[in-house]
Amino acid sequence: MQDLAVSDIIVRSNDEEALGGAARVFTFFRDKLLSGELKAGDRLLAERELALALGVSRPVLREALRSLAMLGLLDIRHGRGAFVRAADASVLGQALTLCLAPEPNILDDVLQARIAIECQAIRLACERASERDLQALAGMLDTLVVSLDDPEKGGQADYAFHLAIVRASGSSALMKIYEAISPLLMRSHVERRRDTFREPAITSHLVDAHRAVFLSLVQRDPDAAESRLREHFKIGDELRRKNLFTSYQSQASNL
Amino acid sequence: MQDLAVSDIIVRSNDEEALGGAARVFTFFRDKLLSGELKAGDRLLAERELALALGVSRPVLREALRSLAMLGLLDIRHGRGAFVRAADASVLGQALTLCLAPEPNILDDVLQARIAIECQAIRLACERASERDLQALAGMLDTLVVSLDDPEKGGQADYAFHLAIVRASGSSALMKIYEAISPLLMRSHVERRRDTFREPAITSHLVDAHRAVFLSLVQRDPDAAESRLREHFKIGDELRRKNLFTSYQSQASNL
DNA sequence: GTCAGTCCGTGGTCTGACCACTCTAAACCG
DNA sequence: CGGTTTAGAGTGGTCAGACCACGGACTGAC
Repeated sequence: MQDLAVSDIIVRSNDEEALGGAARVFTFFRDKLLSGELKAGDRLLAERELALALGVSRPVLREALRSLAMLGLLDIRHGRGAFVRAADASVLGQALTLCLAPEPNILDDVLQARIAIECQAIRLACERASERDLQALAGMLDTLVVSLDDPEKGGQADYAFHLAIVRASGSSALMKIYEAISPLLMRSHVERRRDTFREPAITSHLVDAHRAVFLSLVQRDPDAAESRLREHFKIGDELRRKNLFTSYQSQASNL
Repeated sequence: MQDLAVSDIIVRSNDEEALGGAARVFTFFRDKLLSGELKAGDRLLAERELALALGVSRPVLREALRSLAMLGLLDIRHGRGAFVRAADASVLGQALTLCLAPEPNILDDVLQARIAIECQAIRLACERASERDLQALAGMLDTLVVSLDDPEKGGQADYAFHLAIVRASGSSALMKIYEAISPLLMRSHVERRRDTFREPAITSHLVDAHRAVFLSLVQRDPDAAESRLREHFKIGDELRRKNLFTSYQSQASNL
């Protein structure tokens, strides 16, 4: 072991003591991130310098930096350096996926979370939505109508519309959580769309329901908006079940 | 609790290519976790053996394992080994905190998320709550009443009651998200309680509101339950603001 | 002025060694 | 024989130094 600077010893003893080296460095940077002392875009010192400054070896420092990178907090680029990254909901989504992995019925469950977020979001949106938000929603409604016959585009337009509602709520917490659960929803969303886009009952409901929700939002009526949104989810669910049933039936008759 | 066989590992040579070594090992284990091939309590091979089996050096392997440990997926214990850990919502909470750190008004924002989750949860609970769930809630209601004059216990009882509602929804996704945001709420919750527990208007509202919510739940009336819950949040918020106002007023008169 | 090649700073990886902790089982003592 | 102590093996924790691979900047030639 090389010479140990006295200052290093003092700093260490005042720090958390029970934590391992890597964990100590990890929390060190995490706290800098939380306190805003490190902002997105900042560049960290070189690994060799950091290791020296923090009084740990390079492998230990790397374990900490790698952990931060895996959490999406750092962007480490070969030959360039380590950069602080803007907070990203994708990590949240991954964490949620990991947490929910062992549970059964996740899909239906996550759908419940989606309904929860959206219903609260639209209430807030009724209070807070700006003219621009409403115009954006109107545009998405149009996109949704013209892309009814394309499962891919239609699904995206549908998602964009609902996402815009959450955005119009002006609540970043709702937004982040919604983004976090979105990837889990996506998988089934497009599939369902592909199964149902030829059913007139479903496509007509789709347009009517979204339009009704939008109108309530324009009228800034939270109760109406929420109940129409709930209606939309409920009917959509029923139609999908019905469609699933008939498709199974036709499969059975083909045997 | 069983060791991971080396044969389980060898297969992966044509895997993802662009990823760095540590990232590759990381996703390797993450996928094993997601697929259920690795369950909570399983013990990993020793680092030296794993490194050999995966074809990477020990430092690289350690970067990956440390990352998994930081995510709460692994429990690495000095002198004993690395064990797979049960999914934990605390990581979700940390990730959320990190994501929301740069945002202003997080507290109010997270409260909106809380309302969202609970309102949906109580609707589901009206459908799904078991007799046991209801009895548990009844018990918590009693605890809440008898601990009105203790900010600490009262706050805990309050939280326990609301958590029990979410649990009664039977949705693990709602539950996880609720647990994730709870720590962010806790901070303000106890403080508020300390400021307001001597106000008769507030404490009486507290009991009435919780009881009303509970009764609607017993009657399995989703609309009533949700609206009473919203009422509870709304009035609680107003009372706190009012109390905050008068306390500022009295401070001013003391100057 | 543009392009190419070189050089330097950076992260990426490896090796081999040693330390610290935990458990176990053998050795020891009563 | 039974309980205690101790030595060993196996594990993670840390370290130092070296080398490779990538990216950008500088410099030289054209």
